Amino acid sequence: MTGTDPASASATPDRPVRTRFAPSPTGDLHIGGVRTALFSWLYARHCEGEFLLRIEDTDRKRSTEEAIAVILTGLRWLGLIADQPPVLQSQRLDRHKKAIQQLLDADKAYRCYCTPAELARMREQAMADGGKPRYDGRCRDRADKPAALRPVIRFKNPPAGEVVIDDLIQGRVVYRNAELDDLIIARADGSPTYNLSVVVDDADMQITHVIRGDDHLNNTPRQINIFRALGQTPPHYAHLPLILGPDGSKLSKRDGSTSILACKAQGLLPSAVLNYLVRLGWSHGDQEIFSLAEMIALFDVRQVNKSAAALNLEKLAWLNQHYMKISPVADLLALAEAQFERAGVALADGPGLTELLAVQKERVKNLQELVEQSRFFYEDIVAYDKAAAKKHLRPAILPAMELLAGRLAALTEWTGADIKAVIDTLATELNMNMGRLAQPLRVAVTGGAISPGIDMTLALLGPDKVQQRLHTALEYIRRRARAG
RNA sequence: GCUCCCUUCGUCUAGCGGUCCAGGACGCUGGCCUCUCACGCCGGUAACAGGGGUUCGAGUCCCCUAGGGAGCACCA
Repeated sequence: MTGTDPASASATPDRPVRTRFAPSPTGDLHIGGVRTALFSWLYARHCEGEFLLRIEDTDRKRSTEEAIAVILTGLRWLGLIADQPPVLQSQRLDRHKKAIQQLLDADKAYRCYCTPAELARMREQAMADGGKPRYDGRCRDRADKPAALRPVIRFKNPPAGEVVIDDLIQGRVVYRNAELDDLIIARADGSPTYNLSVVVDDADMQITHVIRGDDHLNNTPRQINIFRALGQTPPHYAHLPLILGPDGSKLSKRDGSTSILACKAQGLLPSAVLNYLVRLGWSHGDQEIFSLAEMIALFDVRQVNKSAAALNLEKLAWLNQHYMKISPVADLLALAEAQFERAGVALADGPGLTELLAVQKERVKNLQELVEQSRFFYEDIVAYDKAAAKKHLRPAILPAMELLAGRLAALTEWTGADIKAVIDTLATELNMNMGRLAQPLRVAVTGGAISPGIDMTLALLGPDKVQQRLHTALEYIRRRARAG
């Protein structure tokens, strides 16, 4: 246990693969955490193992119910479902305390009576001596028990030898035990600390592969030592490189644009977010588009890059547009409906969502854009887009528009094809380009210069709304003509 | 300060000693298509951090430097 012993650092347990995602519920679930969850989930699926969720909510001051809800709903939205009910770390206190007692009994832990002031001095001294701020182990063999002081409990880290981590991503990383100090495993009030809890939980949950951010790499040798002191075999480790913000800086938990909630609010599709994330640090040749089934079949943590990746929001947007385009209408229905509801747009008075999606999904980047560019189907035009009206609703077009309104009113069949025929015929008769007629019409019925093909736009709008809006537009043009 | 990790186009990446005057994708950009927007199609732009080795040959192996990151709590 104290010597170099690479073989047992990550012994291969002969049991099915089991991964876990273990977030602490202290804020928004950001996109970096989601990727960690995705990789853990993918690896479990790939190996036909299990993926578990553990909420590390032992920091009562910072953990919140809302944050737990965000994690749960976020993962559900993405489809990263755990195979068992989530484990709440806060409910495992007894197990943690038992483990602490076990270490105490085995003389692998001891009580430390040093005061905070004493520890601070020790750190300063260590720094001054050119080392890292560490505890010197002075209470290891302390015989007295000062009644006035409430002790913490420290783990007896092996003093010599080294810990070898054969990390699935980082490769072999070696730490000398001399670099590690005796960390606190129980606070003065008896509550267990992070490194102890993690080890006990991972052991009890029979986790075989710990896939987490590489900010934990430095904790790993300590955790491996605790595993062994507890008589357990450490799991395999895979430390993922961190994700950086679009500007290359550290991803902030408070950065609104990178939280999973924000992605949803922006109308991004789960499939796009997943596809974007899987390509951050992992690739399969030149392939950019991966279905869930392909990800599961092809993904292997061992292929993940070691370097940090910066977020490229434009590429996410592009992928999202791609998925808007290729997703069957049926798959988008529920997501789109929710987005309209969030935006406060009532769908009752307008085309059905299925029909709308059929024409709109190919031309919008995300669901938010879908809502914004479809409002006019459901809500009255409050005002014309200024530039569009100025350019297209001018007096010169009045005769043509009046003719058009008449012919559309005479239509008995209100289909895209019939509408198109009317417009084409009139354009030919008047010797106009299709566009010279279509644009004013578009502004008249949508209020702006952007919409699906004019025939489909009118078809979806229905004859009544079209007539009503055309008359309003004709009045507008006449008024403008009179005004000179 | 100490320990550990990283370094190919602006960004994500391919590359696992010769097939690389470095490939794909996003972005940007020229053109085509076109009733608007978008899509699509054709083309362009742009990178092996620097320096030493090893080798017949290095983006690919080794070392150093520089730069970046993480951790070093009675937080998780």
